[in-house]
Amino acid sequence: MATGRTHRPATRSRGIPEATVARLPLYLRALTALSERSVPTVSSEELAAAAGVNSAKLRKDFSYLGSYGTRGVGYDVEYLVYQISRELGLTQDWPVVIVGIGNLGAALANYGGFASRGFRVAALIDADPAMAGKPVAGIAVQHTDELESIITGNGVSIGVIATPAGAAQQVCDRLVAAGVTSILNFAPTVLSVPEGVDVRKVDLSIELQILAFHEQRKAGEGERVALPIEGGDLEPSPGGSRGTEGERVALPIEGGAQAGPMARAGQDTGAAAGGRQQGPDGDVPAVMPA
Amino acid sequence: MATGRTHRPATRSRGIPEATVARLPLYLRALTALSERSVPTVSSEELAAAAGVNSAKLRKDFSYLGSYGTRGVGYDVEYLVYQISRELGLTQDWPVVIVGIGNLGAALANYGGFASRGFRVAALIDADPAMAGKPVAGIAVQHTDELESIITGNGVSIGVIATPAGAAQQVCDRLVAAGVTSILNFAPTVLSVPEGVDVRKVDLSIELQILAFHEQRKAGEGERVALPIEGGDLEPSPGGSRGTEGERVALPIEGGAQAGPMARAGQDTGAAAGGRQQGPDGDVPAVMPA
DNA sequence: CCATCTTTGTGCACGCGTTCACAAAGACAT
DNA sequence: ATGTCTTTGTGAACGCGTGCACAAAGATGG
Ligand SMILES: NC(=O)c1ccc[n+]([C@@H]2O[C@H](COP(=O)([O-])OP(=O)(O)OC[C@H]3O[C@@H](n4cnc5c(N)ncnc54)[C@H](O)[C@@H]3O)[C@@H](O)[C@H]2O)c1
Ligand SMILES: NC(=O)c1ccc[n+]([C@@H]2O[C@H](COP(=O)([O-])OP(=O)(O)OC[C@H]3O[C@@H](n4cnc5c(N)ncnc54)[C@H](O)[C@@H]3O)[C@@H](O)[C@H]2O)c1
Repeated sequence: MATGRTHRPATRSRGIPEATVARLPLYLRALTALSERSVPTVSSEELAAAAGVNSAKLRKDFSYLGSYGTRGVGYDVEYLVYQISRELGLTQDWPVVIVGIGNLGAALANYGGFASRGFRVAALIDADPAMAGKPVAGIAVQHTDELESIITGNGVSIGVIATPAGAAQQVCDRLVAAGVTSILNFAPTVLSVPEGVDVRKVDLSIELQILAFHEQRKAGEGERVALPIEGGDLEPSPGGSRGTEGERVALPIEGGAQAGPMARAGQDTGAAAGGRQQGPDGDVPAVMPA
Repeated sequence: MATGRTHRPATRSRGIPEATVARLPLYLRALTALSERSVPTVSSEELAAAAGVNSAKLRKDFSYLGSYGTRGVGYDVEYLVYQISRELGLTQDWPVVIVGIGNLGAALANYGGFASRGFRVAALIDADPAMAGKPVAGIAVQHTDELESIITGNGVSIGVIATPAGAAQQVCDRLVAAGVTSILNFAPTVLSVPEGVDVRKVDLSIELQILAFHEQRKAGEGERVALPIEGGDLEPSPGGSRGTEGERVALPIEGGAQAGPMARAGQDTGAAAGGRQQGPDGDVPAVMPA
């Protein structure tokens, strides 16, 4: 079920790099803050610091939008806010629907930042009949039966999925069929969508796991104090495991009855726990493209 | 997004690529599903499809962990689940605290997937005195005054921030000072943290803006058929930019006023598709999780 | 034991993204 | 005008991540 495509054809030539697009909102936020303080201009250095990025990167990002700065001075805050907003398509109104009004969906509906920048919650949809009509964040929840009419009726092109994982794909299909072409998915599932539909995913579980990885690495580093070289000290190495079936560690996992959550495999598996190799740190997108 | 900051001589050659680490949870989820269905083995092709990635990429990812597959057969599901879990550090228990039990914080606390994979909500913390003692998701909310003792007392190294943007940095500082070295931030702010601390950010607003960008582009593409060139048009050219003052639009703003971001350490933005930036690597001794 | 078929593991090339470093543009002072 | 100073915009180098293509490992069948 390969999810949708990831990159666009060649039409990209004139486009703005994805990495840059992902940072524009960040710049916009920093600029908005400056705007509120009536700061007239900012240098790439200052703005970069506020946005938490490298100034060269910021300048290059802006260069994709055009030459909006003034050498020797910096960038006009108001003007840049406008340009970025326009580039991101925030100068128009985007009706959004949230499907699955449970814990998360309700929280999202109540989120103020939602409507603050061109996004408007057009409707809240849930499959639970008991929820129908019930107001959440000032908006009456509507039943899934009306999903299609809501989408087409309001010209919604962005949908947020906050249903259980099991219902996500189904909801996704209906949204797409009704005309939605951009989806923000909170359910822990890989959504399959036709070409032309963008899917971005927010997965708390994955974020935590990535943090755990680094956390473990940090801890491991501390223990290996006495280790001389950092190069070749793996452990019951991969290469070695080859050849001998019997060498495979006895899995602490319960044979085939393990249902539910993954087995919390035996704690530190002997050698394993020891020094983990360290890896680059840095990061990865919290959200991934479809 | 996440940690970024100073970066270091990327000489850490023995590590697993960040991009790979970010995908491991995805593979793990797919594998867990297979495991529940008692599927004994999977080929890279099948698993890749389930995880929504390219099979070659998957094989390369696994190759960083070791040679855990069998040519002509595929990978042993149970064994791989164990190996990935161990690599991600999920074979141990990670106590986590959530700070800011509002709409979002409460939803997070109620999220089951949280505890399903080695993560345990050790405590819920909020500054509102009225919340103290109140049970959320079966756990009594504790007041911020106890933040430090909770962290040290439970050996917490991972913290989740779900407070308003204005309080995020302050909360972050306290968490870090108390010993937390990994933070998942939901507040729309750039957090400044000392070296060695990882920060990952989940920002709904940014996700929507990115979707809006693509959405606008899709719409524009269809209309622009008749338009001439797309290079430099629609806009006041660089030099003459000053002329179109009147066109500027006042934009609605979102909270998130940030004080002096004088931070030395910058943070990155997670981008989307392509490559990620590499980051620093924490040298600061981490706190050993219990 | 050999032949054939399947699937892994990876060398390699390519493209994107990041960062450095600097020429040039413009502001400002004289 | 001319000189100096500040800051942009970007060419170029580099490193990472991706995906192709294929040799080799191992299973399977004769
Ligand atoms: N709560 C969190 O913090 C959190 C974090 C990360 C991911 N998630 C994911 O987000 C999703 C929602 O989480 P939650 O805690 O809000 O769950 P929840 O059970 O509280 O809410 C799910 C809601 O979806 C509705 N629903 C079910 N099937 C539906 C369908 N076919 N169409 C429309 N609505 C439907 C249910 O009636 C319910 O109201 C889950 O997939 C969860 O894994 C939640
Ligand atoms: N709700 C969402 O869907 C959503 C989505 C994206 C981002 N966010 C962000 O997440 C954060 C929380 O959102 P929310 O909707 O839950 O807000 P909320 O106002 O409902 O909850 C905030 C909670 O934080 C507590 N708090 C305030 N200052 C604190 C402090 N110094 N220490 C500890 N607790 C403190 C408050 O008492 C309150 O309970 C905000 O920054 C918001 O921008 C929310």
